[in-house]
Amino acid sequence: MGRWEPNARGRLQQAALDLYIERGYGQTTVAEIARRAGLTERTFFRHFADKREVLFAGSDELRELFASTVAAAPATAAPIDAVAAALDAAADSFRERRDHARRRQGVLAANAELQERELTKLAGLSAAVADALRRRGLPEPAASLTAEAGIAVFKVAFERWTAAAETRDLSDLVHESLDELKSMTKCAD
Amino acid sequence: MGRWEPNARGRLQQAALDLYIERGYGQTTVAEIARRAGLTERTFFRHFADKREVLFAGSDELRELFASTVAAAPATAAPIDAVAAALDAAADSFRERRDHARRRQGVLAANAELQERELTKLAGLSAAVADALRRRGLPEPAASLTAEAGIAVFKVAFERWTAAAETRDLSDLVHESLDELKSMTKCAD
DNA sequence: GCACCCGATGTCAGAGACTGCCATCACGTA
DNA sequence: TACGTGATGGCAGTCTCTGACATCGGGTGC
Repeated sequence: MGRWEPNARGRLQQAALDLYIERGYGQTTVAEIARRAGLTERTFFRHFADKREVLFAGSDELRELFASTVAAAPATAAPIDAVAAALDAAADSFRERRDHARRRQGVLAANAELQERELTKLAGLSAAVADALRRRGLPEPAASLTAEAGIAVFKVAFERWTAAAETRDLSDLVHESLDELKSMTKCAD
Repeated sequence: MGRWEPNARGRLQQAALDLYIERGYGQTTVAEIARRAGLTERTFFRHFADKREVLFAGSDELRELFASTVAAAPATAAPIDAVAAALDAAADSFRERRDHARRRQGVLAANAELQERELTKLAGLSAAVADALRRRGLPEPAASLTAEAGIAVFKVAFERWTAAAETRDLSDLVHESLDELKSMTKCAD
C-alpha cells in the first residue's frame, strides 16, 4: 500500500479505534496507528491535530446539526423547545450507529484524556446552541443556561444509550431525560 | 535557595501563574517554572501530575465542599434546593479571591488546553454532586441531570463574576442564574 | 552525640507527542 | 512533455512526562 491509496483519513481513524480497543489508548503510539494505516506518523498529524482528535471525527457535523436545528425552529417556539428539536435531530443522526458508538464509548470510558476531549466537544455543542439561541433573541444568561441544560440532557441520554443492557432508542432516552429536567426544576419552585 | 525551602508546592504554583501571565502557557516550559521556584523539572512533576494541573490547586477542596453541603441539606429539601445550598457555599468560599480568580481566568481564556482541564474539573464537581444526590435517594437520571444543571449555573455565574466590568457578588450572580434556569424549564411546560 | 530511617529533592536516561522544514511523489493541465 | 499543486515521506529538534537511582536534610531511638 503505497502513496495515494484513497481515504487516508478514514484508514487512520479505523486503525486508531482498532488499536485503542486492542491494547488501550495509552499503550498505542501514533507511529503504530500510522503504520497500520500504511502511512507515517508525520501524515497522521497532518490529518488530526493530536492523538485524541482521531476519535472525534463527526463532531463538527454534529455541532452544525445542533446549531442549524435550533435556528430552524419556529420563532414562536420556546427556547427549550428549540433545543428539544435539536436533541431529536441529533438522536436521529445516531440511529444507525449504536454498535460503533458502544465500541467508541468503551475506549473513552477507559481513558481520562479522551474523556477530557469529549467534554471539550460537548462544550462546543453547548456554545453553538447558546449562540443559536442568542440569535433568536434570547438574552444571557438564559441562552447559555438553556444550552448547557440541553447538552446535559443529551450527554446523560447518550451515556445510557450506549450502556450494555440498554435497549431503548436514543430518542426515547432523550425525551425521558428532558422530562426529568423539567420536573426537576419545576418541583423546586 | 537550596533544598528544604518551605512550601515548594506553593512556590511552583506562584511561579507557574506568573509565567503563564507573562509569556503565555504555551511559551512557558516546565523547566522554567521549576527554575523560578528554585527547584527542578522532576520535582515539579512530583507535585503536579502535569503542566496544567498546577493551575487547579483548590479543586479537590471545592469538590468536597459541594459534596458535603449537598449531603448536609435537610432530608426534606428538594434536590434542587440541596444543590442551591452548595452553590451558596461555593460562592462564599470565593468571596475573598476575586482578583486571583480574574488573573487565573485570564490565563484560561487564552489557552484551549487549560479550558479543557477546567471542564474536567467541573465534570468532577458534577459527578460529586450527583453522587451526593443519589445518596439522598434521588434516582438516575434525575441525580445526574440536577447535578449537571447546578454546575452549569455555577459555571455561568462564575464566568460573569470574573468579567472585567462585573461588580456584583458571586452569590447574587448564582441566584440570578439559578432563577433563570428554573424559569427556563418552567415556561416550556 | 551518634547511628539510623525516611521523605523530599536531584540527576540522568529515555520514550513518545508534536512541529518545522525540505524533499519527493502522483496527478492534472497547458 | 513540462509544469504546478497537493499529499506524503524523512528528519531533526523541542518539550512533556516517567522510571530508576543517588543524595540530602531532619527527626528518632539509643
